[in-house]
Amino acid sequence: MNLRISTWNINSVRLRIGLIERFVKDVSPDVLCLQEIKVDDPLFPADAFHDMGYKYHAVAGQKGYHGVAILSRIPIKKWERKNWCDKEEARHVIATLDCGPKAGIDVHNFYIPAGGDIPDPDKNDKFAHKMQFLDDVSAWFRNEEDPKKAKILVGDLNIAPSEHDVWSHKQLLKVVSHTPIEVEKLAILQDSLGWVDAVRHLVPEPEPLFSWWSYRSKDWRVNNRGRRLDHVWVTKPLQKGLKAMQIDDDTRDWVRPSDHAPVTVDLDLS
DNA sequence: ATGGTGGTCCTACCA
Repeated sequence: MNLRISTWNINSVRLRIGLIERFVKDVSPDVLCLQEIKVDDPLFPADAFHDMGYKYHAVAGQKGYHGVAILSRIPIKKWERKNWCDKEEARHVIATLDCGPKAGIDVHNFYIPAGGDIPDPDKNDKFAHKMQFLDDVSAWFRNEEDPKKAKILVGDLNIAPSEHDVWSHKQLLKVVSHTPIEVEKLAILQDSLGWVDAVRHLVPEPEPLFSWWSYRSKDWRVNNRGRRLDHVWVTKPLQKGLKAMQIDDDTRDWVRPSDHAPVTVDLDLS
């Protein structure tokens, strides 16, 4: 059995439901993970997703800000929303898919805090929050979760780890999303369960890969000042099944686009 | 060095 999973920071699910329909028509993922849905649970457009074939969903919504959702054509056995850093922010939802091994596959969908502008936790509460979030999630995976189980972690992690994940390593070293301390914290998170970066496993460096281009940059395709902020990771039991990945950056040129492009990975579960 | 754009929801705040 093949599993196609996509992750997309959609920046308002209600405003861009038409773009999602177009993407689903083209790519047809079995599981679609969204971030920044910017809507509370009662107003989530579940019917539209049902019409696209996603009969199962796990939604952690919030009014106006954040919000993550997992839409699935594969039955969801159970799901859960998790809050971090003693905040009620909707940044993490977990769904267990009824496929693959007997216990199923856990999908973790994250929207990690962006972290504000100044990369100093003493001067910037938002950056301190980002650091704490990464520490707490890393400790939780390390202490509570089993690296031998089949798991997928996706989302807008708001960190571009390598020099080939940004348009200019040198010019972004002091820019939040690519600072050494963030890259180190992301490495610790990756180490917590021995996560494999599925996208880089399939398309190794030095190939540049970006999934986000600022709304503020004109001629984004010409200047190509992108960053790879959106990620798909898998635990070791799923590594051998990694088949293909794609970043659909054509979506960045659609009318009223998200500033992020969807990242899709194909996994062979047989 | 600065400001550039876009979302929510109506006034700033967030990215």
